[in-house]
Amino acid sequence: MSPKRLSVEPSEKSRARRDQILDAAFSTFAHRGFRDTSMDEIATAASTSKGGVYFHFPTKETIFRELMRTTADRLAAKVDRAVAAETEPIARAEAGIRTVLLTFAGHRTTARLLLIDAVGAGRAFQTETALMHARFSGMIRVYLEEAQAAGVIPALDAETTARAWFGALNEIVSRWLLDEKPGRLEDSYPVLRAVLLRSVGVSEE
Amino acid sequence: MSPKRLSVEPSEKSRARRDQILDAAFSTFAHRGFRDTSMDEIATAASTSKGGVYFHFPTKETIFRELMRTTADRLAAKVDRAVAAETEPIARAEAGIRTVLLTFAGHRTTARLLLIDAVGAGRAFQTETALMHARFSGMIRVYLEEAQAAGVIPALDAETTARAWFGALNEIVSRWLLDEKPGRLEDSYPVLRAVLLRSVGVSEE
DNA sequence: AGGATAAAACCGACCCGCCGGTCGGTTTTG
DNA sequence: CAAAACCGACCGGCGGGTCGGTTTTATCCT
Repeated sequence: MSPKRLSVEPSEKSRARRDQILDAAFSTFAHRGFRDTSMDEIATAASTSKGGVYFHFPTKETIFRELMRTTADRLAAKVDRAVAAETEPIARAEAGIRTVLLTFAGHRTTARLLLIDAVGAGRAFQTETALMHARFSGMIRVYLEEAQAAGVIPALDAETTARAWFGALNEIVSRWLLDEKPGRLEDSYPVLRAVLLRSVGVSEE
Repeated sequence: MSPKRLSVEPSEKSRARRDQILDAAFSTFAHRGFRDTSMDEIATAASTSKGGVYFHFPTKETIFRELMRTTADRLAAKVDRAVAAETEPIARAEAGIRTVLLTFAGHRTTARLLLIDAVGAGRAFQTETALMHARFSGMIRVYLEEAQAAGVIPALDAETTARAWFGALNEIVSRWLLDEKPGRLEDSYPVLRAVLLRSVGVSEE
């Protein structure tokens, strides 16, 4: 179990510090936005110094990019898992929507980072933001095409429809995020599900 | 027709300059975003100096707010007019969607300012952005409720549905805005219309 | 064990470009 | 000639990033 000595692997402790910084950056970004967060703030939140932060990360952008990537990855994986647990096409689509909504409902910071900060971070990130949106609506598109192939929904422009679904979901969550005294996001699920399913020709069960 | 002399009205010329600055700010904000636009840039684009700009506007935020307001007002009025021209509930909803899409298609800068920059401008504007979204989805909600009252669509949560519609529209336009070599936005109209109408139980004509 | 030593990790004062906003002065206008 | 409009040098704070130095950790030698 003893680690190899000669390699330059980041030594347990260093990794821990790195994660500590990442965590601090995550919550700071989510609370104050990318541009309004200073490196000093991140350093303080991570109980270290600016120099310490710059030892682990070359730039502020790098940190944000890594955060976006891993956060999106985690969510995508979670959705994929939830969808894989279902076999019936419509149930799969439902599982996807439900998982996103429930995850965001339980992790406001995640939602803020992905849906608000990513957009507000400036032109420098618009490519990755676009890619992220494309990624998620791409997932939806696949589910829709499956359902089409299975014949449970009629032929339609899956690409545009997927974007519309993603946009609808995005807006519902974003409004909830910015609401002063938000209700429970989960409560929107039944309505949203009904609207989205109807939009592809699936009426109430 | 000769103007009153004693009043402190802004004298033709001054108003022109003011508009000139507003125009310059509008296009600069739309091209580079609120935070990445400096007052010097605006001044230069308006063929004047920073001091000149500050003679007409107290702060940078003020300019942006006014731009957001008037732009949103113009669009809302245009939509209202288009909707008023129709009598049949479903045709009214269609007119609303079509107008927004066509307007944005013809004025990318308008779309950018309202849908991208407003969000990217930072926490300071999130209230007004939220208000703007609420305004437009509120309009949609009214149309939906009319249709409901007329009995052409079933009872449903108009508020949430309206948000979903707005989100879908928003996403479609936003993707188009950020696309490198975008197609024609108008082409998305038929699909989007079908999706949205189906989502409230109205099947193809 | 207990130096010796070098690399890793960390610190925070400092640098510097940027930019919103100011202000004293000049030009234009009515 | 006074008020309105305009100019642009300047101020001040902020914040990303740097850098010389200090502390901590891992490794090797005796």
